[in-house]
Amino acid sequence: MELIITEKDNAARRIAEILSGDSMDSSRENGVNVYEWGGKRCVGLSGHVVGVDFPPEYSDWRDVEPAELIDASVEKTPTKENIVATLRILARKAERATIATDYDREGELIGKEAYEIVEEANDDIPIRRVRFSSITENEVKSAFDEPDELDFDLAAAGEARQIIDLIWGASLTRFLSLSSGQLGNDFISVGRVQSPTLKLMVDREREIEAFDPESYWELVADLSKTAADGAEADAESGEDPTAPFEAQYFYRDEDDNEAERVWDESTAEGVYETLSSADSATVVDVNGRTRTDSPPTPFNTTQFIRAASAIGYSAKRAMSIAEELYTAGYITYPRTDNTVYPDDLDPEELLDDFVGHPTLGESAESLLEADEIVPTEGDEETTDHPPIHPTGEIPSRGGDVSDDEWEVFELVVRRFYATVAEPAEWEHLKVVAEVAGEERLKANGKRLVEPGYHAVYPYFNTSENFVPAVDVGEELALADAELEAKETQPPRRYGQSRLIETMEDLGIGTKSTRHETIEKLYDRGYIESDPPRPTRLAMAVVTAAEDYADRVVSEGMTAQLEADMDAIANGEATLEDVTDESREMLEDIFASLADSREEIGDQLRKSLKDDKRLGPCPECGEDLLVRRSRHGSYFIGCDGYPDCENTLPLPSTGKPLILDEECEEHGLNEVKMLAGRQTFVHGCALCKADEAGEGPTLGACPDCGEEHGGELAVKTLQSGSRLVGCTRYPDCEYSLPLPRRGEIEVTEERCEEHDLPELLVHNGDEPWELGCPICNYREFQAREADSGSDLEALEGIGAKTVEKLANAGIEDVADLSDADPDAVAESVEGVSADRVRTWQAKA
DNA sequence: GCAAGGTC
Repeated sequence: MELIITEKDNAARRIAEILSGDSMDSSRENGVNVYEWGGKRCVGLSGHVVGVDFPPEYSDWRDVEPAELIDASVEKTPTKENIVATLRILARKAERATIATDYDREGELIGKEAYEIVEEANDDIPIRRVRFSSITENEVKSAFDEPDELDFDLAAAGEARQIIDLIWGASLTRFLSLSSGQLGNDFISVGRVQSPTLKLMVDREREIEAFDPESYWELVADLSKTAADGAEADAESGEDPTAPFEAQYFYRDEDDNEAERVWDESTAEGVYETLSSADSATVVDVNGRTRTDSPPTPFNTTQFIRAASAIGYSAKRAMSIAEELYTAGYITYPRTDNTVYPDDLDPEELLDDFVGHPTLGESAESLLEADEIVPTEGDEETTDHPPIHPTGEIPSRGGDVSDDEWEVFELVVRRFYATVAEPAEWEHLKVVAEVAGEERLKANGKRLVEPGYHAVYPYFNTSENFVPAVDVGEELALADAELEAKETQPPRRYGQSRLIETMEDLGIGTKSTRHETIEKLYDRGYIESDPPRPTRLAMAVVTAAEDYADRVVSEGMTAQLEADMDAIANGEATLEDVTDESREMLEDIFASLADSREEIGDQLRKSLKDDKRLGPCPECGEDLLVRRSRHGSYFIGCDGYPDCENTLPLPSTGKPLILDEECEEHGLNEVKMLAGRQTFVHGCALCKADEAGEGPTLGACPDCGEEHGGELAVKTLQSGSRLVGCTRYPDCEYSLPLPRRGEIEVTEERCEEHDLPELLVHNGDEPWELGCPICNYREFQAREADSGSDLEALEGIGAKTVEKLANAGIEDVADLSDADPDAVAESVEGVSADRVRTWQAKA
């Protein structure tokens, strides 16, 4: 039997299909798929199945000096036990093994891991290696016709990376964590990829903090052809040629370049004077040209993430959707650097698969009309996977895939369309006009004359800017001159996709890890919010690393490692040469760190506190800090604890983010609660706590007023949310909802039915009448009932009960009204017949 | 409980 080993299950299945002519059987052993046909078995790994680590005696952080890790041995242990076990069993039965992992460096290393497992289980069978750039019939068959040997040098290059990354990362991570006492979940990490990535953001933040804005002025005015010119509407564009268009003032700077920003206020006012007192301008220059707008290149991972982010998907979400689409067979492998389609991709054949589709078909049909189809190519051509493109399988929207998945799928399809489409063509028209013979205005018009690829790829901005055709010497009407005072802006923070592009440019991380690295930085408390902003801790970690271990925050470490790995792969150096040298460098770093442990620890601890600080405690003057209770909920506590026990509550939803804005009254930073789509600004915690409590009473409580004298009052909870509740809470839980925003005014008007005052809500310009809170709630319920099924709108039913009722076939208020209370009580746990009757009365 | 790299 011949055992064929691939890097992943998907590849195993496709290779088996190709080599068996679709006649293979598949079975599952130990949770691993094994494909079998004519004396061959093919099994897929799951990437690396063994990992590197130090021996167990190094695992206690407190017992081991971090520097001891530098010379500790590095061992390989299986991380995917079931796969390794399956591989061993199959190897024992095999007469030959063939390694068919991905055709790249990491694939060679994964292949070597499999090699060693096979050899250990059965040391007298030949083990061969096959390489192919894409899993297609031709490539795979010819690779198996001419098998090769495993490249141990290339695999060793990968092993050197593993060892260096582990030793540097683990020793420095432990050093920083121990020096600051951050052990357990909140350790402080450092690494060859994560730290330079963090430094990118920290450097940008430093620029922002050091930025000193400068004032400048810009001037604009509207120009238009005068009606007297008798110009008629352009039949083609439909534009009215006499419509005004915006023109911007400019001058020639000392280098004779066009400049729009005026740095001196009196000069700006002088120009404004000229522009606003003139009513015409003379055209002095007209410059028209056409520009070709080439279609984009095929998707690699980074460009895919960038495009997905432009339509609202985070890097993480985009990748996870792409992985789903890949596993389901709708798109090709989403982790690739390749931007050149392989020769065996036939664009026409792939387009044919979309012909007739209700939403994607028309574009494909229009593309197939072209005489010749030549796809665009990017700069990077690799051997492991093709650029991301559709496979030709089309899922059904809402059936096979969710709306989000469809949207991403359509993006991939349309990107493929764009790469085989025609270029677009723009017509640019630049008009320069002179005012009063001294000042100049310019207008840049652009019109898309040939939509080209934009017709099939509607994700790029194609907005046009209207400027009519004019002649030199023509007089234009001038109106609405404006002087705009502006300030130079600090550089912008990196967005996630920009960050991933920059990482790619610098060569740090890989297509598979860049988005994960960013997630890791969030998890470690180094960055917050989106676009990510580095915390004080991040600034301190980067500063400490710059001072003592500059290599680990510099992209140069990766560049050097790449060069060393190439040397190993070429046989110019050995794994030992490279790792020994790296160990020596790390020894030097630890020598210089030894005396500064305390100082570094103090600095890190201080920054950790800075990240939690809100401002002075009103009771003792120490710092109020965001803390976390043993149960995991957030609250605000005093740094003077236990001497000062002052605390303030925080809302229970979300993770608090301390904003730069300070409350004027209390000097505390405001707090935002990050909770995905439910993110909201909580504001000053002290203000919120002051507001909490009972507002004005409105009238008798309908539930307990007669019996116990309870009254309804406007209440603000400590979380900041408001409601109308009974003064006898918690004995009486009667409550009515109030809107989250706006101030509530209790008016003199009273509702006749419920004898409660009408309420006004002040939010924005016009206050709106909420009216009697009971009537308001009834109306809300009625609307919910009309709109179908919302049982939750009923008083006294929670989400869990709604779920249980739904399981019993009661999906909406109508079902509930028709139901037999005893039968419901019988079939739904925890619900009594009486409770059902109460609901029915309310419904 | 450390890294980064595969894969899911």
